[in-house]
Amino acid sequence: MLPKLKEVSNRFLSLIGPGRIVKERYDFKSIEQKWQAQWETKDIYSVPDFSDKPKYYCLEMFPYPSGKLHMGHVRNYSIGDVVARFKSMHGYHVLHPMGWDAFGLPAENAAIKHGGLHPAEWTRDNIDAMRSQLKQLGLSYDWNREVATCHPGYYKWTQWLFLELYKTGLAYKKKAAVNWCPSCATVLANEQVKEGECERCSTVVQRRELDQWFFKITDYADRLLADLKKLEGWPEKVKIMQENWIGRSEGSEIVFKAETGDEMKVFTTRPDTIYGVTYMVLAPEHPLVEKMIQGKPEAQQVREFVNQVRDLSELDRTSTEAEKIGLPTGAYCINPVNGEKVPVLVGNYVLMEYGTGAVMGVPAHDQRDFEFARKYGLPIRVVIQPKGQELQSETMTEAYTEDGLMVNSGHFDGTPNRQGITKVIKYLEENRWGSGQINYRLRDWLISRQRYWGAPIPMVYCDQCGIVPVPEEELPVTLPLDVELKQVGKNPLTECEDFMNTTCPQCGAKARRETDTMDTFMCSSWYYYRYTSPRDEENAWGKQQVEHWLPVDQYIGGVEHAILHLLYSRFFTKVFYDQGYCKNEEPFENLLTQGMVLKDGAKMSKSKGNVVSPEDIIARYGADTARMFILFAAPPERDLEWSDQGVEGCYRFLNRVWRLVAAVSESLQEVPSRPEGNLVGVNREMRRITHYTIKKVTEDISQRFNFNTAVSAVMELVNAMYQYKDVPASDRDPAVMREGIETILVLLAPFAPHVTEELWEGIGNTQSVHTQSWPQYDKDAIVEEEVTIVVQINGKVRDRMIIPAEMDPEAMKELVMGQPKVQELIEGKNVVKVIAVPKKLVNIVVK
RNA sequence: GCCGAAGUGGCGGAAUCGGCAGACGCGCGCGACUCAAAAUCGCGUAUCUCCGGAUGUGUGGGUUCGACUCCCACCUUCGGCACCA
Repeated sequence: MLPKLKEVSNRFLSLIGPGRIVKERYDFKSIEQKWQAQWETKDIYSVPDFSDKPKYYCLEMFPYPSGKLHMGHVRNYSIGDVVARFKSMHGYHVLHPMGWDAFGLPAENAAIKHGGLHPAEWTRDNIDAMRSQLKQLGLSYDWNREVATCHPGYYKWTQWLFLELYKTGLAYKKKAAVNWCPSCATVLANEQVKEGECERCSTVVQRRELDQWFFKITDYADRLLADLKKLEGWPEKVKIMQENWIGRSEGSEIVFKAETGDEMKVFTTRPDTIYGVTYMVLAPEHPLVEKMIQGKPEAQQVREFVNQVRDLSELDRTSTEAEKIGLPTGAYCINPVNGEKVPVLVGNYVLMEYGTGAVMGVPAHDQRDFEFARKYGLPIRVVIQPKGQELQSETMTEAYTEDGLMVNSGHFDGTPNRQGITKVIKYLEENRWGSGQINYRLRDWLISRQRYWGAPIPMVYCDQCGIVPVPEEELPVTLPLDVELKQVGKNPLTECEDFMNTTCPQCGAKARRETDTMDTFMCSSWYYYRYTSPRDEENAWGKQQVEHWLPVDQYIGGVEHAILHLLYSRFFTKVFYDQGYCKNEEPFENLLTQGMVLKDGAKMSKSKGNVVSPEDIIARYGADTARMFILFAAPPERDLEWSDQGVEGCYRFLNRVWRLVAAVSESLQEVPSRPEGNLVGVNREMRRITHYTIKKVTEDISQRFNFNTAVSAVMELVNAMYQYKDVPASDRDPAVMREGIETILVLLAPFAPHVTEELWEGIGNTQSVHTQSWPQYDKDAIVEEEVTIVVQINGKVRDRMIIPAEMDPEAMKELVMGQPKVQELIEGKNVVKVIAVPKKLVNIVVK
């Protein structure tokens, strides 16, 4: 068979001169392979620790090595890559690293399910597979800085950080009712429970009393909240979510004396309603409950109720729908401000974890208390009266929660309740009955996990010395690899004698190791510090390196980490700051939360069968097309609807660029890329479009991350170049042509790194397109001499005119009013006003 | 229930500071090239129309010479939180 004509011509063209003239066909596969190999050999993306250039730390959330890249990753990393390349073309010293959040349940579950493959091997294989997929995307990572959290050289420092927190009293062990996921066979932090279900497997979470390790993130609640204000580069949405999660509320703590003589503390945001208290409710787990009911006829009933509630899942327990049930304990306590005896109840809706686990009941001014009081026939007393109204407790249909004047409140009567809040607090403090208090919804971070594939908690239990930290020089506490994973719910560390048995670092006696491992969120809360000195064996990170690079200038990732990872990382950074390990108080200066990648309006998932694999797309169209599409289809923070036809369109566009360059490449050799002298006509217009595009793309990327409009601007430039190419050669300026072509390639380089590099070489350049400086637009070139303005009458477009761009408003009015067509349109009408906006419009208001 | 975001052609989206609504791309239609098809290139493409225009950015009001953009009320969708005292 004869070779096809195209193949012949390709072969012929490529003989003319290596890298000098562009082949006819866009062969993405060989181009991408060629350049990936070259970039790797020349190590062009490796970054020294220090430089004279200004630094820029561009970071994307590192992935869990599941084994396969999904479109969400492609989106995340394509965005990051554009930012990193854009910044480095602007002369920044850019740190752009990648690594692996490599500890976690899937590895362990895979080992149990399929048998044979150890989590370490499974993880390693997955990392290898994903690394090669990332490389196929042509991302500009410095792979010399790669980290994996499951590597002993990394988790040594995770353990070291645990010890640091332990030293400062921020890591502690306590017995508490915790969230237990029966399917994952481990406890979970509050942040990992969504609507009462395990966020990873959606199993209903149970409550268990367990002795566990916590980090005192609550100590930092106020700073985590206050410093949100400093994060101007964060989306408002994420800041609000964190604010709500921290849940600060101001109020006061008030002590009620129980008849047993015990002090019962309550937290309230409404101390101004203290005189309206008609009962008290304790959480079923409240330590005073048992004492209250001693010897009371209610005792048996209350105990049964307490046991019932304790057995409920977190979901049932905290559901808003659940009926509010209260039981009298038979005991009473005294309201300190008026000496009144009020009954003490036990209620299922009172949570031991929030405030003091006791609530004062003010039914007249709290809707929930109101309903509760009506249900159980408890008295209602109005202590806040609205202006111009007289509330009667008997006739009220709902609680009055608005402002008013205090009544039935002793010497506070007549005080506006807002002022009353501070006055009552002062009064309580003077009498030592209570004090102003701030409460947070945020709870301490539970970091113990009853699973194998994680960083061991570096603690030892000694019968003599109690809990003893492993000395720093003995780190890492190595996770033993010779274990057998048989079933979920059995942590093999608890059966691994070699691991468990040790000696006490303090007294040398036989001792046991902690067998729980750390929450993987702990590993991922500091990895961006490690990137700055990834192979440092003496320290978690080099102080100089961290002071040079941190904070991260741009962080990019999914919004699903709005609370979890981002809050934990902020907490860690504040601890590091306090310990003098870094100078930044916040880890991430700017945050971009990218939207999801959808198909048919839904998140891609195996169960829905709507998954599009990046591998397939790369194989069919190449990485450049995949990247182009994902950046072009939607602005980054919005959800993106996958479209096969849209991908096709981007592929067509790159082909169009290819053909354009191929068609003119020969004529561009040895032509300067800066036109000389004064341009006129098509040449001036072509150059205007080129420079306008530079301006537009630069602003779209740097000011708003709108890659979609940046790409569309380049598309318009390409369209204009196609027109220009067909102008008779005698009227064309080859330098304008070359400048246009080079501009297209340079502006597109961060988006489609391979094809631009190939074409850049093809038009005779010897240096990589990726080491070029970002072009600057010429202010004079973008000036338009003439503009089309709109002529409006009463705001409706009636005509268009071409006028000199610099015409001032008065001249515009005069010109427009003098037009016969305008005169005709306004004939017989009264001109009230004429508005002229330079370069835009003239609006004539008539009656 | 509370907090937040979003609603624009057949579709993804654009309009950045209150000034031509629908850039760019997809899809569709027409034409050129071709024996033909694909690819490519070019043109057209919001709706209605009595061909003068009229209407149109979720709905209803308002501010303004002028509103996708600002204000008020509401509807829908999505996301977060949800007995937090």
